[in-house]
Amino acid sequence: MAVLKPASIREVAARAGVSVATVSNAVRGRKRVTPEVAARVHEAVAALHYQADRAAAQLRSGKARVVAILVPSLENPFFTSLIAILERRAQAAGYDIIVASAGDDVGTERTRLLALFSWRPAGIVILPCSDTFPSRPILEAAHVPYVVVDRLADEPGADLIAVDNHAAAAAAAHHLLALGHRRLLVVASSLALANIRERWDGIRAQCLDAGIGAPELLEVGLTFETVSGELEQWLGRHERPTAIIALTNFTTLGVMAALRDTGLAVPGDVSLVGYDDYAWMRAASPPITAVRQPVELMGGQAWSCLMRRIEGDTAPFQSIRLAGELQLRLSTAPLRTRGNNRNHRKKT
Amino acid sequence: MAVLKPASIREVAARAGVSVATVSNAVRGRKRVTPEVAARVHEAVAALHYQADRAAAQLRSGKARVVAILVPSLENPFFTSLIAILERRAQAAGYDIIVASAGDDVGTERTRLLALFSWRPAGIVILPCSDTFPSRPILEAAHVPYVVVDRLADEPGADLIAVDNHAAAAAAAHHLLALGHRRLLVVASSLALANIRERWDGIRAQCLDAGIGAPELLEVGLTFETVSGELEQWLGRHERPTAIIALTNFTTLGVMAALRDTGLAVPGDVSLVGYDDYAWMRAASPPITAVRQPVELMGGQAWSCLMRRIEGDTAPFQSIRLAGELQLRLSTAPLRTRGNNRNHRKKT
DNA sequence: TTGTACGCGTTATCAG
DNA sequence: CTGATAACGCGTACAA
Repeated sequence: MAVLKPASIREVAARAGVSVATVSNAVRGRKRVTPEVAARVHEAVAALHYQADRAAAQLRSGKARVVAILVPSLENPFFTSLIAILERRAQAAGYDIIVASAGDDVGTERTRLLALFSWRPAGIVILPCSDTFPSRPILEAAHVPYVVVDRLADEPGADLIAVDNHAAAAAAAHHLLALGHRRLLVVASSLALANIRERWDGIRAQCLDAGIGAPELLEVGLTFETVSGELEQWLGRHERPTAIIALTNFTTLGVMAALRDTGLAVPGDVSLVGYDDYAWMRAASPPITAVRQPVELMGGQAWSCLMRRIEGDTAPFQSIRLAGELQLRLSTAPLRTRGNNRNHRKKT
Repeated sequence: MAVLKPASIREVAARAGVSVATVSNAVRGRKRVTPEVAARVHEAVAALHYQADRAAAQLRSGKARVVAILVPSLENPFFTSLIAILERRAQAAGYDIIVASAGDDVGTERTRLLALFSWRPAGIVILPCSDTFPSRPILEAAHVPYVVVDRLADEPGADLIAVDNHAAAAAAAHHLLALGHRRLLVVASSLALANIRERWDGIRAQCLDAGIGAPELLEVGLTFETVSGELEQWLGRHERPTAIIALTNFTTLGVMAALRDTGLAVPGDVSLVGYDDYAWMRAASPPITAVRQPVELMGGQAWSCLMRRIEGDTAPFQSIRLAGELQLRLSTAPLRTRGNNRNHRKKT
C-alpha cells in the first residue's frame, strides 16, 4: 500500500528544466512567468500529477487552509446541517474542514480542542457543549481566530452567531395564546444551556404578559430515548395541558411519541409546536408547526465572520442574533371549547 | 489576530536545557530518557504549552494521522451518522478526519478527491456518488489505502463494506407477503445506484418466488421534496397498492407525506415499510416498520479495515456484506379482507 | 528566473 | 544506554 511517493516540486522542476522557484511561481500564479516556460511547467505538472504537499506549504508559509469545526455531537441533525453549510463555504474558499465531536462532554471538548490546535488551523468554529464554556480560556490563549455558534448567551471575547431564541420562542407562545390556549407545557432538554433558557424565558414572558402566569416546565435531558417516558409520567401526574411547546428537535420527537402512546390526538386534544424544522416534521401526520432556525444563514454568517477575522479584520467582536421563523402547519389548532376538534386551516 | 506563534520544539529544548532530539524523544516516548531529564522536558512543555506542529511532523515522518472522508452529501442522516461513527473511531486512534461532500455530483466528487490528496492522508473512506464510480482510477493511481462504503455492488481493487441489500429488502417483501399483501409498490430513489438496484432485485425475486409477478416500481429521485408529488400523481393513475416499500429514508418521508395528503390510512389502507431507521420513524404515528441498516457496524468495519491497510496489511481485498434487520412496528398490518383494519400487534 | 535559506519536527548517526 | 548533532522532508519567499 501507498508505496509510490507523489511527485515533488523538484521532480517537476527537473522535467520542465526550470528551478523549483519557477515551478512554485507558475503553479500558484503569484509571479509573472513567461508563457513558454509556464507551458513547460504545466506539462510537467500534468504528466507527474504534481500537487503541492499542504503540510510543506503550510509549514513554510505559516498559512493553513484548514478550519476546524468542533460540535457537541454528530448525531444531532442541527449540528450536521450546520457542518454541511460550512463545508460548502469552505470548499468554495479553498479551505478544508476538520470535524471533531465533543460527544456532549466538556472534558472531551477540551481534549479535542487542544488536539485540533496541533493543526495550526486558520480558524475555528465552535459550538460549545455547555454555556459554562470551559474551553474559552484555551481558545483565548491560542490566539486563533474563532467564532462561537449557537448555545451561548454572549461571548465578549469573540464573535457569536446565534438565533434570537427569546423572540422565536415567544412567537410560538404567542401563536398558541392567540389560538386560545391557556394551559401550556414547555418541554425542554436542559435549562443548563443558555439557548434553551432563552427560549423558555421568551415563552414565559409571553405568558406573563398575557396574564396567565408561567407555563408548566418539564426538563427531559438531551437524548430522544428518555423524553418520551418522562413526559408520559408527567402527563399521568398533572392536569393535561392543551398545548405543548418542545424546545429542541429531539424533544419534539419525544413529545410526538409520548402523545401517540398516551392516545392524545394532535391537535384535537393537544396542540404541538416543535423546534427546528426538518423534513420529518413536514411528513408527519399531522405536519408539525415548528420554530425554524435559520441554519443556512447561521452557517453562512459564521463562515463570513471567521474569514474576515482570518484576513485580519480587527473590528470589535459582534454578537449576531438571527431571527427564527414560526412555520405554521397542522399540529396547532384553536382551543376547542366544546366538542369541536376540527381544523380547517390550509396546510403549508 | 493570531499574532502569538506557538512554542517550537527549540524553545522547549532551550528551556529544558536539552537538545531538540531529546525533547522529541521524551514527548513521544520512542526512546528511553532519564526520569530527571524527562521531568525537565515535561515541565517546559507544560509551561510553554508546546505541541508538535502536525505539518512539520507529517512532513518529516511521512506519516499523516489524518483520514479523509468523502460522502455524496452531508444533508443525508445516513451519511452523517456514518461520519459520527468514523469520527469516534478516529479520535480513539489518534487520527483526525477531514470531511468533504461531493454534493451528489460526480464532477465535484472528482475535484474534491483530488484536493484531498494534497493532504497526503493516511487513508480515505469514500461513499461514491454513483456506481459508475469515475473516481476509482484516481484513487487507484494515488496508491492511498482506501475503503469503499455502501452504494457499490463490487469493487475488485479495494475493500468494500456494504449492506446485504438484496436480503434485507427481501425480508421486507417477505414480511408483507406473509401478511397477505399481493399488490406491492416499491418507491425507489434511483435505480442508477447499485445498492438501490440490489434492494429492488431482492423484493422482485421474493415476489416472483411467491408467484405474484414483479411488483410495481416508481423512481422518484434523490430529494424528499420531489417524492411526495410524484407519488400522489402515480396513485391517481394506478390501482391502489395494499403495501408500499420505500427504499431510502428520504423516499420513506415522501411516501408518508403523500399517503397523508391522499387521505390513505397507514396501515388501514396501505401498509408501509420504510428504509433506514431513525428516531422519527419511532416517533411517527403509526411508528414505521423499517429496514434498519447496521450503520454502527458498517462504520466500525470500515475503520478497522482501513487501519489494517494503513498498517500495511496486504491480504486480498474483501467485500463485506452486513445484514440489515427488519424492525417491526405498526405501519404494516395483515391485508384486510373485509372492513377489518384493526391492528393488534404489540408495538416494539 | 534562479539559488537557497528557512520553517519545524524526526530520525539516523555519533559521542560520551 | 543516554543525549547531542545534523541531515532531511518539501514548498515558499527573498535576495541576487
